[in-house]
Amino acid sequence: MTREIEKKWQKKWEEAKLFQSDNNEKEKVFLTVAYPYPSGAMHIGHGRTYTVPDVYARFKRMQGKNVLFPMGWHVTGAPVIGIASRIKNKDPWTLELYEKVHKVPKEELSKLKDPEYIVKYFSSEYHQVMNDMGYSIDWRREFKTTDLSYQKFIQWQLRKLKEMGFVRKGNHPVKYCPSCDNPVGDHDLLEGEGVDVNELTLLKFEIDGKYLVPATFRPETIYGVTNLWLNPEVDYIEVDNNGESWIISEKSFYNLSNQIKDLNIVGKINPKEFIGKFVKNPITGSEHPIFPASFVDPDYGSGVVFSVPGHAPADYIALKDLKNNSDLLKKYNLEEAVDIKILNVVTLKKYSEIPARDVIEKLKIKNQEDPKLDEATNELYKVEHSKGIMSSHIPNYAGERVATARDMIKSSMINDSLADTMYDFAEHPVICRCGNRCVVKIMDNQWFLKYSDEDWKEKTRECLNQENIIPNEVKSNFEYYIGWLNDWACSRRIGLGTHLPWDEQWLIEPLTDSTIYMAYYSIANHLKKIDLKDLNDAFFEKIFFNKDSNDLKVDGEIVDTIQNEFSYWYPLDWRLSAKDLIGNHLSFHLFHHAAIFPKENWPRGMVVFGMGLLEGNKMSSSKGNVILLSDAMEKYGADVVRLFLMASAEPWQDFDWREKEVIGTKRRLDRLFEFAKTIEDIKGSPIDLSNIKEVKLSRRIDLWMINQLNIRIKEATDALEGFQTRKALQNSLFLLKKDIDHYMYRVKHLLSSGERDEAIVFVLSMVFKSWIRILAPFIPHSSEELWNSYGGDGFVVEASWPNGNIYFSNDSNLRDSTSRSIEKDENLEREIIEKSEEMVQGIVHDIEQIKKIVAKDPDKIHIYLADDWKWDVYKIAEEVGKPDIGQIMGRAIGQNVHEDKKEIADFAKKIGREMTKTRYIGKIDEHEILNDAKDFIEEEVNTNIIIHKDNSYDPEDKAKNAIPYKPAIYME
RNA sequence: GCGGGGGUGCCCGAGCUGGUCAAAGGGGACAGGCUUAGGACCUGUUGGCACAGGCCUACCAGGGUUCGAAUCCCUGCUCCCGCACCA
Repeated sequence: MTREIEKKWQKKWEEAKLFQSDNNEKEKVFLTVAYPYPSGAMHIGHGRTYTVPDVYARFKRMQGKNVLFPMGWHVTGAPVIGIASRIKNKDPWTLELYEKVHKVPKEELSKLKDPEYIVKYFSSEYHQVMNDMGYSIDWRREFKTTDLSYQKFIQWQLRKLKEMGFVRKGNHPVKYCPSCDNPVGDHDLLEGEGVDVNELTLLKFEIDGKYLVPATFRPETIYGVTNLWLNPEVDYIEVDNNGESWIISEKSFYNLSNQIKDLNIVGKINPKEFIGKFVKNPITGSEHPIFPASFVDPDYGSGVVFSVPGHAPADYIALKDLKNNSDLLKKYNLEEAVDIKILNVVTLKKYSEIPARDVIEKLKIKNQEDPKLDEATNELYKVEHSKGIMSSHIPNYAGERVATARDMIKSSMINDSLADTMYDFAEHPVICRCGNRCVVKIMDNQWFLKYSDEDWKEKTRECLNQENIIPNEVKSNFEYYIGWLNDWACSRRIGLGTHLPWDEQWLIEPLTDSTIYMAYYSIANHLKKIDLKDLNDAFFEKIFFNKDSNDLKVDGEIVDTIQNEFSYWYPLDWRLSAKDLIGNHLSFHLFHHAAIFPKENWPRGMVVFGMGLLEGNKMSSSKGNVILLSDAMEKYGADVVRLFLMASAEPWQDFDWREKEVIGTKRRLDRLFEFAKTIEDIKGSPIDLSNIKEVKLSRRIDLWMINQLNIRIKEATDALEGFQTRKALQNSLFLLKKDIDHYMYRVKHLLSSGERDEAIVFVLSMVFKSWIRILAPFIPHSSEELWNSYGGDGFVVEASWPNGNIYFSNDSNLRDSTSRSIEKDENLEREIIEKSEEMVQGIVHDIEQIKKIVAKDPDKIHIYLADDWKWDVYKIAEEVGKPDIGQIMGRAIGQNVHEDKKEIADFAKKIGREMTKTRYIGKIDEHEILNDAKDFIEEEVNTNIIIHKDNSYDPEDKAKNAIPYKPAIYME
């Protein structure tokens, strides 16, 4: 197999328009895979993602289905904007990434400074690579999410949702760069990647008509405040917050001013003047002194901290340090004030009244500078949050769980204007690529999709429940996410995309514009021919809901054609996507379908993918740890890459690209070609797959081979129905190959005669003809080449999928030849054929083993078969169903199967043990079976064998050892 | 923390509607064949002990259900993944 041959077939498929699917009278299968965001080159991880649907599509086509497998490009969103600007600014890391990892040619590289060009460049590269991989895509339906007709579709979708009341307006915090004047994503950051935005509560402590506003995660500890901390070495300011006077650190203003409208600086404040003064607790009304502390970070929160030494290890140790610092105490005249009582708020099992002290002592923390202080804080925070109970002396909240009390206290304080909310990064600093510090900005007038809406959630759950989810385990994941999803900010300031139709300053966010695009595929080819201005809401309502309207601009006949096409393909049968998208993309997909479409058009199934590893390590483009799909194909060819990706793991498992195993895969593929030559050698003339000469089969081993073929076909078919590509290949390639090897081994003594054995030629030809077809979805190019070379009819792509009933349901051949001993039941026939071969193999194996043990070559080998009464006992044992020897014996004696009770007892013991290891299928003609294979057995053990019908010659009394399916052996 | 999924032989990995499981398949290792040699390919071995087709120990650890458990139940230990404005 060469790339040229692969290209040859790709071209022929295209010319024959094999993958262009239109509605017709056939049963349809519509499957989509997440359309790619083309911001880089396609690597082997992507290869797996897109090969799975292709394999399934090809499989279903061979089963006679009309399959639609389309592809589009999800180019909306912000990442390419960042990439483009980095290329423009000649950011060395980005340039190297695109040159070395994505292998963009030099002359193209500089053009990538245009985000539109990036998506254009990579989507056409994707297109090319997908063709090279042999994907059976209907390219007439290709589109980009920035296409104007797609934008019309998305605007219709959003208007529809708004009409249904699923859209609202609100505020939302985002990572933001004040210098770029834009929200920033993780990929836009120099520092602080993955840092969370936390919500903090600002608590207002009054002093002289102004407020100190410490920020906290734990508003419930307001009951345990003993003092406030200010950093005397830091600049503080007074700001006016809509009439209220707040004192905050100067540095925190940078962040806070992005969150509070009209926050104005009034003037500077000297923190030293506040040390030693008292503030008023907004809840308890107590007076708390203000103490100096160097640990207070002016960048974090508001630069003011309140102190809860009972429950915050940092506060506890800071207070202790202060008490020991007589210079400082003297300087601020705090000797008296520092003598405060530590308060308890939360009760915890296994902890004292002052849990902060317990933790400090447990970890042996000496002072504020101790690095273990963070660990102490985290530990106590977690324990109190999950296990803590508000102590009995806390008014209103006594006995309440901390987690609950926290929310209650917070909202009640905010209600009473005693508190406010702010956001800050969990870690500092967060630096934009432009070099400036980022802040958390509250975007107002943001638009939300109300995923919190209970009715909507309920409908979505209903949608989920009627779907096939593969693998089934992730269904509970979906249930969780549907419950957990909150309102989603669906509009953006930056990126490529569609404008919100009713508020043009916003772009529709890319997770929102990719929820029902499968519906778009079904009509995409038609829309290309329609005038944009005619794509109004009336049009989409007609197409998707068959709703007539006077506003329809498109010609009625054309509309009907499109409408028919949509109703033919919808609902979507399968949606494939990666498992990290369950929480957003895939859940949104459910939400939107549930909201917009009637039940009969809800999606039918989802398949969720695992990740890709490269030699055991996580694949990552940005770290350069990838192999490009084009390179892999160059080296091994598309079929080998496909075969490896499909064989090494099931789609939902993580797969590992290991060079050594890829090479092994290549060898296996080569053997398929060698197999054809083997058949021709035996046949002595070329194979003609459309003209296989039928032969009546009488040897059991020939039937066995056909039976195995049937088994493998059935297993592979079942596996493919459930997207188990690995299991399918395990059967259709590896295990079938093993069976063929076994068969060849079994018949080799028949071939040595030099005379052509027509039965063998027939069996092998049948195997070959099926084999090519069941592998065709995986290795379409090789299969096509073989099919074509050996006289197959038409394209193998269009050949029928083998049904796994060869010679068993339609043909009388088998029954004629074996009717002497075999009942009519078809399954039984199969079982007997399998059992026969097992017996033959068992005999050979046992003889070999005994020979080894005895260490001498016998002249003759006698084989004795189980007496009829033993079969009777076996049958009784089977009826008893468990190795209850007493019962088996009792019944056997009761039925008087044999006169010698001692022998029955011995045998019952034996069969009790044996029956758990053997499959009982009733009495079979052992003599005939062994006779059929006599020449093989003799050749194998290199000794003459005598199969006895009666036991008249039995000098060493071995015949008694015979068990059904397991004859006794005597070596003479 | 919340939620989900795992722990199988040297490694990866099937099995997990209980018995045909010393446990598929691949990789590796070892031995043999082929070959001028290497590679490739083919065959065999790859838990221990037996030496008339057998026995013992084994599927994270401990306990339970059962005539019988890698498979079912409980407990513990441990690993991985997702948690939002990002595709």
